[in-house]
Amino acid sequence: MGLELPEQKGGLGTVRNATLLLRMLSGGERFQTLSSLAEASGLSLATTHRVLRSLAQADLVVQHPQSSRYSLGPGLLRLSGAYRDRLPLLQLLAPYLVEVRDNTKATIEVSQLVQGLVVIADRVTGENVTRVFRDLTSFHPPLRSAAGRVLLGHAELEIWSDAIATAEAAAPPTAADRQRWAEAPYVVHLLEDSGEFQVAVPVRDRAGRVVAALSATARVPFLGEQDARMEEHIARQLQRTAEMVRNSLTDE
Amino acid sequence: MGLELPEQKGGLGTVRNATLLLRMLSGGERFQTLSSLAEASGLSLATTHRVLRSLAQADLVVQHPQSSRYSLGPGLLRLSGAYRDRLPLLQLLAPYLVEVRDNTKATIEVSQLVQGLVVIADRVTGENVTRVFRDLTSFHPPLRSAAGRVLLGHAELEIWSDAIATAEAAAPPTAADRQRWAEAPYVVHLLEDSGEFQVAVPVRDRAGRVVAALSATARVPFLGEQDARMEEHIARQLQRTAEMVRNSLTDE
DNA sequence: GATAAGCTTTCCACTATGCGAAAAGTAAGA
DNA sequence: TCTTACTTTTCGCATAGTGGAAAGCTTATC
Repeated sequence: MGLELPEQKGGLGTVRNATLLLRMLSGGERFQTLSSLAEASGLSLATTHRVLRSLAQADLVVQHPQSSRYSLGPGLLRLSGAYRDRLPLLQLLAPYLVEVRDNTKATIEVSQLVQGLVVIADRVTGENVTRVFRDLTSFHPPLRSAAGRVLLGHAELEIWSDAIATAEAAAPPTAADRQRWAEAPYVVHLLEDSGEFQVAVPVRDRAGRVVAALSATARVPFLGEQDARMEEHIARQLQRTAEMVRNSLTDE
Repeated sequence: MGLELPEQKGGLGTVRNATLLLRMLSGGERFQTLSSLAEASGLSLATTHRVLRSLAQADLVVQHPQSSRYSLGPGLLRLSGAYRDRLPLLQLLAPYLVEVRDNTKATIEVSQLVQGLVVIADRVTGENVTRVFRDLTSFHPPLRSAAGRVLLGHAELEIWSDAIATAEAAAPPTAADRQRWAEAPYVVHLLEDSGEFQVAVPVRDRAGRVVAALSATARVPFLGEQDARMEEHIARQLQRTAEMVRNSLTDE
């Protein structure tokens, strides 16, 4: 009886199996075999198969016709699209993002921390973006970007600790970093993949909580004094935008 | 025994309950009450509550702290982001979309048909997009756009019939429309909400199947001969891009 | 403070649903 | 064709999930 309580609090086991498999499919290769999913999840072959088949019927998972392997499915686009379309944060910010893009020529992103990852909820691609460096990715570890650092700096200590524990950084950030990111009006970071620099500011709601990061990503200009000027110019654009929506962002 | 087969083929009931509730949350208001979800789904209060609680633990659903109402959750962003990041269609098209945007000044979108709706999988916002008319929506009924018409025209008859049955159009499209959309090299449609026009072309894979629509949306220029010229110019850009990725799009 | 509305938790009986083990089926490669 | 690797199906069982009911809790409003 007492042993049942934790499991009751844990929710329905079948839903837990389903969400576990979805999470596993969201990491690793695009198509994964039934047997590898079963082994990694600890579920039996038959159970794994049943759950995947059920998810496939709802288009949250698809099965490759030839190889019979499984991957995430397009039904997720529809669900996440519905989520995005209803999010006041994005609705409020949307009209301004083009203007910021035009004023900065940079790619503008709205990011949130979801399960320890930075998820890009909206993006307006900037000018002068070359074909090679157009960033398509939808989420990344927080330490990889200025936006992630802003969000981490304002997150609860538990989330910070988790992120540090799972980070592959040779030099993990310190508590002083956290404080700095929390207090700085904006954060700048060089993106290793593209060599671009990113400026990020926190987006606060009416109660003062940081609910997102607003960032601008552009190519590195000439080295020199113009750097700091450009960064400040961009940061001011971002901050002004964040301020504009702040009073409209309630707890909802 | 024979009566059990359909239900076995139906997959796990609990997963079906969960995906049903997710689908219901993706329509209607952002936050919905437990009792209305229970009534509309036909599940009991207790069952509905248990499923929602389980989905909330996986961040696929969130509950409003004050009102206790439920809505879709940010975990969906992460899952759909993982889906998008692995989709060869988007990876192949991504480098070209900025160029098409720059050549046309229009907003470029990659769309797919998911459960009878047009879902926008990728978007590069164009120039001269005004604050008022920046389109944020992630999906819409197919008849509302040129991209939707392209996808409908190439879809199976069953999908076409479903779309016609659920359409609110005063004048539903005919079989001749379907044939026209299927055969035309490009489709043009005036978007009612924004008053913009959209040009869309099919994206085919190596086997010749239409797997997506590529579209450009811009403001209506002056009326006159320039219309057709502009439309053709845009369509050519789109077609060239679709051709570039075609041979790399296998069944996968 | 009282009330109303709605959610959350608890309990219980029931059963059908979900489980695992094993067999059968399928596709690809040698 | 045979073999291998993997998926899909079958079957018996027990437990996980269900519905119903009621009590308790929370929030908002008057």
